Amino acid sequence: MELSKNFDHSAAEQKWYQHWLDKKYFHSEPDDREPYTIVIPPPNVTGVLHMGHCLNNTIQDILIRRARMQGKNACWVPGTDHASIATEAKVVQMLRERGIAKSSLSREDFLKYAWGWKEKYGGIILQQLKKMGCSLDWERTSFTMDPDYYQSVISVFIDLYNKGYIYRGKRMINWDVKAKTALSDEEVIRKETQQKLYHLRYKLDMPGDEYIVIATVRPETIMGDTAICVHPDDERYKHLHGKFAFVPLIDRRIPIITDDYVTMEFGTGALKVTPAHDINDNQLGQKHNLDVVDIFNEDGTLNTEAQIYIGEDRFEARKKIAKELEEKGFLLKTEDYTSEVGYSERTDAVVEPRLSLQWWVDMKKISGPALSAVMDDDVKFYPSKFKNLYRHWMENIKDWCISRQLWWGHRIPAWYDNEGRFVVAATEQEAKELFSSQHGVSNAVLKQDEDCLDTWFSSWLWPFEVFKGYSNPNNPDVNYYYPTNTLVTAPEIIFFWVARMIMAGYEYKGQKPFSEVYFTGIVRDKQGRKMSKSLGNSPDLLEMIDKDGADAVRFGIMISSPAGNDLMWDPSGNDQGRFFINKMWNALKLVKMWSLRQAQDDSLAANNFAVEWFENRLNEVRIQLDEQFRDFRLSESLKTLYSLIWDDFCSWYLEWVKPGFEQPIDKGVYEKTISFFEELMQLLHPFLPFVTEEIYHQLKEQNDDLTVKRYPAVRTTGKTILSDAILLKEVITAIRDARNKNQLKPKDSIRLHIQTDNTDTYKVIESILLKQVNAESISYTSDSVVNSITVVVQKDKFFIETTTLLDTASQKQQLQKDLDYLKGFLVSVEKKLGNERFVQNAKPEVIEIERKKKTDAEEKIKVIENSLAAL
RNA sequence: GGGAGUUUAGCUCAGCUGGUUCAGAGCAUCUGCCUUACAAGCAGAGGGUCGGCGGUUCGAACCCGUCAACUCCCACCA
Repeated sequence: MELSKNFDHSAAEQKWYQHWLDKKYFHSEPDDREPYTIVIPPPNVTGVLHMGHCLNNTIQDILIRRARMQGKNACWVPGTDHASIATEAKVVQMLRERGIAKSSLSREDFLKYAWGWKEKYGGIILQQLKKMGCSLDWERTSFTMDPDYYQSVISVFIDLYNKGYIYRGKRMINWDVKAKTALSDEEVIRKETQQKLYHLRYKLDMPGDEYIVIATVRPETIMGDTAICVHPDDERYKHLHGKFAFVPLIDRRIPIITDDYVTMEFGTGALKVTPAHDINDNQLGQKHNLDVVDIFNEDGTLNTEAQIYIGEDRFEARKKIAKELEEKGFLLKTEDYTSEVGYSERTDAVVEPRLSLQWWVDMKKISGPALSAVMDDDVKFYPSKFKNLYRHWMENIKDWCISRQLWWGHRIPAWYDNEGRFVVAATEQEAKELFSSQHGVSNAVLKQDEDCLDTWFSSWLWPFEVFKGYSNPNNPDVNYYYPTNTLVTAPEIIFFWVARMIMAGYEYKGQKPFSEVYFTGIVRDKQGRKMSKSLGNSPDLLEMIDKDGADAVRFGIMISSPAGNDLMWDPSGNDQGRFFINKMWNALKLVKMWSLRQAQDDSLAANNFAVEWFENRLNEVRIQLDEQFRDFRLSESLKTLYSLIWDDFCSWYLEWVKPGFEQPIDKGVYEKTISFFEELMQLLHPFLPFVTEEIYHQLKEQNDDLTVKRYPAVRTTGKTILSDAILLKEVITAIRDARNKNQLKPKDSIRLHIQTDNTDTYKVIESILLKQVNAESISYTSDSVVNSITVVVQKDKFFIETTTLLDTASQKQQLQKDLDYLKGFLVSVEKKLGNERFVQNAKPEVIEIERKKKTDAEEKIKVIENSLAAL
């Protein structure tokens, strides 16, 4: 069958992915092989593939495919996360577009819509991963709200509650006024924001017309003020200690208190205290026993407590109240002021600190083993710089707010009676029984908590619950696959997810969830901006795969992906990938041409050197790849393979063994070449799975597939042949360069005379050399050859004899340049060796190297000087 | 405010234990080639004060100090 001119990526992708699936190559069952397990960081069910996923999953696929080809039992578990806030927001929006308000629906009806939505769109991202070639075990696909998974989340909640690690408490939380839910600290993004600092006069409750001036960025919260606070040592305000002032516009009488929390230098040194709407003020309020006046509704509008501007949005109210304060003479001045303001990660609404009753996990109770595991490298971080970050967070860990005022998610298993008493139980029946035993009320009317759990409260169980390690403890799967091997994830979620998985792993399995964590970089565009939907700088991955092929896209992202650093993604990487694929395809065409001809004899003799060299070179690279993989230097591995295939195999090896035009090739060389090509495809397969599988099958009739072909054992490498090959390449390049500089056309034939002590080596590589520099003959000489071009490589001299006219001037120039360089070099080496302290202190082998450098340089100088004299 | 990281060729980055001719690779640039696998290619070439300064050392891109620029994370200054 005739080979197509180019590699047809679309056909190959479809054909091979289906074939791999049909053969169940990606499916794993426990057996007696060593397992290698990765659990995917579950993307949001609402998600579509973006560049971050592309990077992340390509890396995982490379690791899992390599492990599979190393003969390990590789298992990569796919799945999705229910992503409570993000998904609920999408469903609410979808309903709104259909003219349905969430508030008009019952919880059950809303969840029906949500599940319907999930069924329809939830699998999209997994399908997209298939397009990328990801070798996931699809039979193991998990979802954080699968029935068993759901039950496990609930049980974990109950268990932690019973251990006293979960409590319910009224605290200041981060409130998202758009989503109308609490947020954990990690879900708040702080951004520098331009603000105004308003200086307001509060009239003092004293005879006369005295005022105290406070500074605030939130004039709309003055109706919630219950005190003014100054520093106890502040001389300006000493006379006001224990006095009272009136809140402007509403005339509430509030005390002036003192606390060293206040910074005297900031603003006016006087602070309005609003315990309901500021975390610090709240603490002050508790300390000083202040009233709490909450003036906001849950959507961020003002409520009746505010007395004025009722029903107005907080920012509208700010504008209006500022105006009114100004008109009534309370506003002394405003200053521009920049500070960090918290925004909701999901809705981008300005987060409102709000006092509310929420569920919390007491993190100090479970963080201990997780901290030491990472510090002791039991869980190893790559790159290790993230250890510090992790330690700092873990040592200062705060309690985790886990309740969310949402319907989509795991509903909190707490049950309340009318008086607000509650029990924690999985079902209503169990709750009733518990309630009767705890509160002595039988058959109480109980109502379940309306709220759901934070998404991460389910995904922190992921590494074992995908194997049903909690719902069905000690089942064969979890015993075999857990702890998993490698987690590949973005550093952004080190606290959200990685840290908590480690905690859950120790708490519920008594073991770490994974041995290594590889943090990928953040994908940025050429201008260094993070790729994001809102910026619109993230390319459409599927479109790219369609156009360039999955292999090219994988190449593009991996070639620019140093371990642990952010990567500037550039679409030209895809081009490089395409060119590379094309190169391999052409190499395939070349060897296929050979196969069409009848092989004549089976001696390897003529090409013995090339074959033996490449065998050793391959082996050398294999060892190198092992080292690179050990440190997750994957982009380096890809570069190594790129250069091995393009330079060593295509540019050198194939040229060396290539028969003359319409000449047959030795059978032995042909077979060796095919097997080298196969091995190259095998090494490259984890990176570019489709094209390598296709070429593997095109090379010859195969009974197996590359995807599951085991790597051969690493052999020992011959050093001599490797250095001989380096010499040969150097000689070829030098002679070609000389030809170029002397304007010899490629077709102009030359006669080559070699002057060397090392004739034996040259005899071996002679035939290759002859062919590669287009020489009609090679001979050995002990004298200079007149009227020739002289080239010096290492200690050997090459005289190029030609019928064309020679430009001796440029030759002289070139030789002179080399000579100058060498002389300079020699001086530096001699200086070094002349330095007594160097000779005394340096290691003997280093001194030996320097001595050799010196004699080599001297010899070479002599050779060049002779050549110059001969010209 | 605290912490981490980065700075090497025009661009993106390697350079692992201080010592091979160590100043590298890819891309881009330049020169010459439509050579019978490949012009998406082949054969070559040029290009850098390793952010600045100081120190340690026989020897520094690498270790130490310091300054500068950029990036990220954490933290309650209204």
